[in-house]
Amino acid sequence: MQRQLTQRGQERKAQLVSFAIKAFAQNGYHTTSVADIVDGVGVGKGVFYWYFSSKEELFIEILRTSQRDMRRRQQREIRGVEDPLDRIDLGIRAAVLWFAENDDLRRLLEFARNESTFASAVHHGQKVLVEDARTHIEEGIKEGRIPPRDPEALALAMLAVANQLTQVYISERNEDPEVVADTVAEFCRGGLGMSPEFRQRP
Amino acid sequence: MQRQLTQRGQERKAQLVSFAIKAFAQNGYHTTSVADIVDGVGVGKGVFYWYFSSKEELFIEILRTSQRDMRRRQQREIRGVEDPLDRIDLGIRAAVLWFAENDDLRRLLEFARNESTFASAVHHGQKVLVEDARTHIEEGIKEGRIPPRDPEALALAMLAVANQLTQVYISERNEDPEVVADTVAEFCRGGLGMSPEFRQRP
Amino acid sequence: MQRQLTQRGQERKAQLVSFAIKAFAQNGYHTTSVADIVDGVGVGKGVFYWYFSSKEELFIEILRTSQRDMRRRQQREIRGVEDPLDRIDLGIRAAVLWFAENDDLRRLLEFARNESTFASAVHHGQKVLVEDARTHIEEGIKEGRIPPRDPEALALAMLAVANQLTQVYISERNEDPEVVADTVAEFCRGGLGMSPEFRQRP
Amino acid sequence: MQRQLTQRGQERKAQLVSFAIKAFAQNGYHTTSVADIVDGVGVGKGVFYWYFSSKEELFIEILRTSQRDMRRRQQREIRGVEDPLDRIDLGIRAAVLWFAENDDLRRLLEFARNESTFASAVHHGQKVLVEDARTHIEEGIKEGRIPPRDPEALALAMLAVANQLTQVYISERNEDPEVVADTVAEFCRGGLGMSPEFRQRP
DNA sequence: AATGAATGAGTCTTCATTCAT
DNA sequence: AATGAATGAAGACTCATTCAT
Repeated sequence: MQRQLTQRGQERKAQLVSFAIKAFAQNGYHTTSVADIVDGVGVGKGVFYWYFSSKEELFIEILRTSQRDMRRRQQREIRGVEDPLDRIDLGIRAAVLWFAENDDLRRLLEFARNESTFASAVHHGQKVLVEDARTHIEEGIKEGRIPPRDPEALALAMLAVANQLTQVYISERNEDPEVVADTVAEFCRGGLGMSPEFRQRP
Repeated sequence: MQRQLTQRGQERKAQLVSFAIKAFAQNGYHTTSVADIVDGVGVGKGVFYWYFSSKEELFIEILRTSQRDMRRRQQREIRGVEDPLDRIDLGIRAAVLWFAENDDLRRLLEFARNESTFASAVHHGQKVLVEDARTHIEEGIKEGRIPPRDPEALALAMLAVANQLTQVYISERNEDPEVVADTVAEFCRGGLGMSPEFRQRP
Repeated sequence: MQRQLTQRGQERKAQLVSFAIKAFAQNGYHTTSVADIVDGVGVGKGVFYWYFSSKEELFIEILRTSQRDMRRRQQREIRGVEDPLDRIDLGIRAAVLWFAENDDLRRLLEFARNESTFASAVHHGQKVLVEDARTHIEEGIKEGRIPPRDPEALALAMLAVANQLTQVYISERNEDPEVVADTVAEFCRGGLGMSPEFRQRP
Repeated sequence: MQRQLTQRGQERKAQLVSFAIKAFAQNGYHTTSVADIVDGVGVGKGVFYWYFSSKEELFIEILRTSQRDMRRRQQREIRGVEDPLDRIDLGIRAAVLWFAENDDLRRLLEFARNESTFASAVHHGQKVLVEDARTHIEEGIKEGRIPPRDPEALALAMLAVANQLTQVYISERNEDPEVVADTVAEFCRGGLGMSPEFRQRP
């Protein structure tokens, strides 16, 4: 749904999106009705359909925006860093921190991955992330600092670790994101096969 | 719902469970109606409510059984193995292979983890699994063959990697489970911090 | 929707159909809601969807049944009559009388013809009716008792006249169906080009 | 709704009407929303309600205008023709040709006749048309050139034939309007009971 | 144990109309 | 005259669950 929105319109839409994120994350996509959302925002039911053509569309928009945002975060952190191993490290930490700050979105992405209706919508974004990581890994391999293995598998594994540990330690147990980021990064470095001595460029 | 079931009754119930698993895995829990299930099995609606008090109960039963089954598999593989590092290795491989053989159930468990209604049902089983792994890890640490770190975090990370790589490489791309198990195990060994020289008992 | 119906089920369905016909005829298809129908019959909303998969399906079923019934009526009246001109005459009268007795259905058929969603559903039945008439007309032409003209056009014209005059004189003004049938038949005979002298077989 | 309209206002209104006619004819009255219309014309919703107080009013205005236009056409064709039988003939042909040129409007009139909300709006106009025809028919009867029968019924029958054959042969099958007009006229002459010898004034 | 039938609250969505600007 | 935004009643349809038989 493409619509020219006024200032006020944009605010309304943002309001709806933000409330929907919270509601979906807390109660689940299927369990949250459009009525819940509009009631929560305090507007009539029609308003929802003025801004979104369906509940599904809203959700997909949320997914897309999230993924874009997360990637932006990663790229911002990495920009200008030359060492591919440092880039991997920073990328992992960025992911953990983004997950920590956007726990609702992490939940939604996780849900969407497992829901056939939305899997494809998430897939693309995830692929992009994995491609990013793969580039750095390949560079590391070429430099002889990472033992040669399937870079995609490694990238996927790292993403999974970041996601899982964030969920348990940050989302559920409220531990310090920086510490969790350390743990994740360390596990991943090991998983990639960088022994400590590899870490410095030859 | 506890009921004394005749032979035939048990078969009926198994029929329902097995169809439900397929349906839930393929179309999602919310999208699969009780009507779909009984129609699929070719029985009346009353039958369903004779064996299960609700759709939710059925799903939880599926989750429980699955987790129990997976654990059994892991324990069978490990039984009698003395070396904790070998137990970890075998446990990881068992997980990957169980996931591979029970892709529908893996999906359902994954879904349930992200659904507030079912999260708690999965939690317990996952905790047990993690406790198992934790024991071996702690032993490994005590023996000085794994650098000391939070064993639970390590266990969780391993589970995540197993799950993720199984999904992508086996469920989606149909690769050889044994090969995937190797990849997962290798990543995890590295993540745990066992350098190659650690692998043999001192 | 195919379903094995019990005695009771068949009665329920008939009840719904019969009420729906009245409601649609009186208030229009679009203006009559499923809620109106189930309320009118005094059952829950789900009942409707137990018997019909949609409001549209119900309507189409009504159309089909009507057309079949009307045709049956025509054929019953004509059976065994040898003279094609007599068959035409009897066919026209049967149509008028059926319309008279099933005014609600006549209305619905008329409505459906003009509604793109249903036009095709009516089309087929109308074609059959026209084909029937065309056969008799062609025979009449071959016998030299009807001047040669496009038989289909003639059939269509007769149907239109029957419909229109029934509507105005019977449905709106409650005149005697037999008299109206006479009028229609006479107009049509003339329209076909049977001058009085043609009427007897040579 | 009476409003003093500027030049531009009149154009806007005409634009709306003309788009609405197409939309209603193509998709049906109920299926075409006010939003469809204003979007189609490319204006805001307020505009619609500036010119029409409701969707219904717009439709009724369309019906009225159409009927007036059709009658004008008939009268123009007939003007100055003395022979009542010729007037009938010309009237029929005018109807067919108007229908042919204004297929959208024919559809809408046909729809409206069968919709209780609009039936009354069409009724009046149809009555006028029938009255016109009735006059000529009565004259024909008085002159002894048409056998004496209910002139109104005859008029209605003729209208029905014109409508029906136009729909099938022109609207659906794109045949030559002049040819169809011939067919209709011939059928009606026969229906009225003018044998060929009647056609000339005594 | 089992079936077909029924319930009715709840879901998403549409749309004529109105309002503030 | 005109717009974008908002309203909210109403619509079609779903579905977990229960009931009569």
